[in-house]
Amino acid sequence: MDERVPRDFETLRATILERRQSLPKRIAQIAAYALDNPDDIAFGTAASIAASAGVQPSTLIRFAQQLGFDGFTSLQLVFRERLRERNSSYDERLAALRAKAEEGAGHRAIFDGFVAAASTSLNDISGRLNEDHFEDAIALLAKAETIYVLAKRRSYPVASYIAYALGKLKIRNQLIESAAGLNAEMIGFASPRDAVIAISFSPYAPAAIEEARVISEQGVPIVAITDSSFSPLAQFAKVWFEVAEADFAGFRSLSATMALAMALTVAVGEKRSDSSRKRKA
Amino acid sequence: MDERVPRDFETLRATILERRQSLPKRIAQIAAYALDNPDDIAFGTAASIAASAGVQPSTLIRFAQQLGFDGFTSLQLVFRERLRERNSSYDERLAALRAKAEEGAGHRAIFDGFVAAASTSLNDISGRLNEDHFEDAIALLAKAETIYVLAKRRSYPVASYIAYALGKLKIRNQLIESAAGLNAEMIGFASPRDAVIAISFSPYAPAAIEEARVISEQGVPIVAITDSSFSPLAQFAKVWFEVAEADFAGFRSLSATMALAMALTVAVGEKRSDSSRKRKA
DNA sequence: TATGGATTGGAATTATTATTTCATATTACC
DNA sequence: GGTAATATGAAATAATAATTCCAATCCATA
Repeated sequence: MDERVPRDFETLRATILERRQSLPKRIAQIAAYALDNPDDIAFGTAASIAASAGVQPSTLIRFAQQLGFDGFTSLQLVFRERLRERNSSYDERLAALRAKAEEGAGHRAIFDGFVAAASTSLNDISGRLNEDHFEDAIALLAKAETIYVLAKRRSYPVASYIAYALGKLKIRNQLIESAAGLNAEMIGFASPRDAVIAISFSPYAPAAIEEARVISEQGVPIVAITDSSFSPLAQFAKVWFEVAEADFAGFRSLSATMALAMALTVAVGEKRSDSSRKRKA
Repeated sequence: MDERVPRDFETLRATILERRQSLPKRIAQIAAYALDNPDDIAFGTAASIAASAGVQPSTLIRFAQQLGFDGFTSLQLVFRERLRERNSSYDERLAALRAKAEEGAGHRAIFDGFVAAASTSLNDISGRLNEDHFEDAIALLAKAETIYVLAKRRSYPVASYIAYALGKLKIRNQLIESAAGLNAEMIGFASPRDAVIAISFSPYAPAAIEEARVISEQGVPIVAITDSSFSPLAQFAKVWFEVAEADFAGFRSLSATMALAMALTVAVGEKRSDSSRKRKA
């Protein structure tokens, strides 16, 4: 008997999808129902599930048996396990995954780790965002003529996404990145009527800090996204946000920073279109 | 009888904590267990839970009755409902937030929306990742001499983070981005001993697709991250991943793509150091 | 320290639920 | 179109689990 019983939901899902074609009508019907309503399978009784799926309880059991389980009960365990997994707190999972990855537990653990790190970061920031700072930052950026976006190295992807989004929203912006070393000149054009979004995390890229210093001395207001109040960026900034990103395998997640950056960008876009509408009226 | 039965987990929890003092010893024991191990209550049988908590099944029922339920079964429903809520909530919340933001419900809603979109995407991908494809992609990339990273526009931030991480891991890589229009030359150097990570989502940037086509015709294997099997990228790729990112306010999250990209990168780094260690031994 | 009330343990009972069985229907193949 | 194999429905049965009940124990109070 080659019949290997799926022990986790993903394997089960894959097995079902694979055999989909070769299943008899009623069995296929319940297979579809199972993938669409996994929660119902986890909690329902054989009778209730069968009724919801429009089949007989016995069909449900045959379905389980075809998959190699010895009955509905063992099939149900897989669906229950799935719910447990999902709900176990992300922090715990992250710790476990880090340990797993340390001892070389395969590549899947690495993937799970990055997902968990991202989720943890998002969880964290959603409770932490200071709404007043957020409004201040939006106000400040909304009235800028040009928004300069400043970030190096690890933070650079965020800056490039901000620049992309600002462009889409038709907000004049300038990404300070030039590989050709023209940053000094670029910065020179910035005036107090402009504004800067600066992003930097420990270890702070010296170039980013230096450029932030210069630009703030020109009187250009800075909105900073950084990781602590001790950050050198914080002292140059008019408004700053503290974002704690979880890391995995030495690389920090960017998900919380990205979410904040996008929210800022879109909110600024919205505020601008609001006020231009008012001006016309 | 003022006895109002708690219908949701939070009320239940509050009720238990409130009465904690006045509960008899064994009942208090199971009350503590219930709050510490809510999942066990949701999934277990009266007998198994009682055993884990070190009491008799009858005590468990008395506990339920003291809280106003008519038996263990009705108490258990509350614990089960809690698990369901948790899982379904992100999609629903996202829909609600979208509606809120539509009707102009302030900037906080925009932020929440982006966080929810990111969380949804992560949730989704963590269940969907095809492990075989993942391993194939890692194997393919690990043996490449140079890894080319190809992405335009919205996907570009991901590419730049990959390039950053590959650099940190001392893996030779080349970001195909050149604003100076030297892409054709850059691509020309790629050989079948190299590999490409290509990222593109609908609407696919024509330049990205075209470059992927050219480079695959040179026999360079491509690992693609895209959004559906109909993606033009998929046809050029040796291995491809489907990532469904939720969007908010017209901007899609990058969190799932980022997590996958980072996992790929780190896994490749790990595989390389493994095999070089073997070679030395 | 005796007494009544509350609490608890453990087994008996009842209810619920999964599984099996068998008759019937459907399908695929000759 | 007939026949065997397969699939399905429905009810009977077996298993499992919740609940109840009663005796034993504990605890507070007089």
